[in-house]
Amino acid sequence: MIRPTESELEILQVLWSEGPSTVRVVHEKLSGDRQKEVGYTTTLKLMQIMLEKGLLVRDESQRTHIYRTSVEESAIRQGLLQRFVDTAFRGSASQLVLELLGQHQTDAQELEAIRQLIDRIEQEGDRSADQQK
Amino acid sequence: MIRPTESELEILQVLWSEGPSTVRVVHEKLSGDRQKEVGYTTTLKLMQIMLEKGLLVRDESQRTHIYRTSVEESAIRQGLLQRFVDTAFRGSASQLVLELLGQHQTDAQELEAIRQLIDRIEQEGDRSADQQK
DNA sequence: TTTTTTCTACGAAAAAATTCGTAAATAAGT
DNA sequence: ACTTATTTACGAATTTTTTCGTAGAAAAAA
Repeated sequence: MIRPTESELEILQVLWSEGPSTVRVVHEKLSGDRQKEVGYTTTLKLMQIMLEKGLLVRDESQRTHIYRTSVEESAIRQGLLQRFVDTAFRGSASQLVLELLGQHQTDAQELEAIRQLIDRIEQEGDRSADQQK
Repeated sequence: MIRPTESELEILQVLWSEGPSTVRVVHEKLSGDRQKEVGYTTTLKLMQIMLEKGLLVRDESQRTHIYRTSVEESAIRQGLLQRFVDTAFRGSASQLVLELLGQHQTDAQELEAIRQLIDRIEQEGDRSADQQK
């Protein structure tokens, strides 16, 4: 399974939200967003490693290469989430949601979105009803 | 903020679910649960490090020490969750839940538990209705 | 009592992840 | 044309995390 490290994930995030970008752009975005602040070559190196791993691909037709992700955001997220639920919540999804909703983070809109989600899933042919674990 | 590593988290999980335990017990539990399989002294060392960091405390009155967590499970979880939502889902809690419910993992029971959770929160004085972000 | 097992302490090796310096090529600015 | 900026490649240093070997003390078994 593909497992990006934390730094790699940050880069993926930028590329997912910004679309194909140069190292420069990614680096600037990271520097701005956070209080991380690393050297340019650090970001470059990281992206080169990700290229080797197959997490990214790049267009080399110009001197300034343009990188883009080669993996689906949702695929990565699923893997991460799966692992997170297992390690941090011992596999209990509802425990996770409980914690999530307990935080002020989740505002009314988020809450409503989640509710609708559940409504949809529950009527949707009960696909989850028969695969008790 | 306290940030246990992945291995440390695994140990915390055991202690949270089993209660105060010896290194031996923790080690055995880890070995059984997973395909991890590391040496006994590895687990020992890890727990000693966690002691230094303040993640654990221990009773040394007997030769065989008994370790227990010194941090609240929910506190750690909140921190982890917060970071996870931010890094993996760019802060969108509903996106996370969407992904979560999309997986086969979440069986009917979990689903129902989550639904009830939301019901409870929504009626509960609408504390989330007025703090739009 | 003697031997074997179990435990802790400690240091350090190994592995993984992150960071950066330097050099060479190209491009841009003056 | 000359100097300065930018960019890639590459190797290696650094830091963090994980792993284990060894030694000595205490306990258990024989």
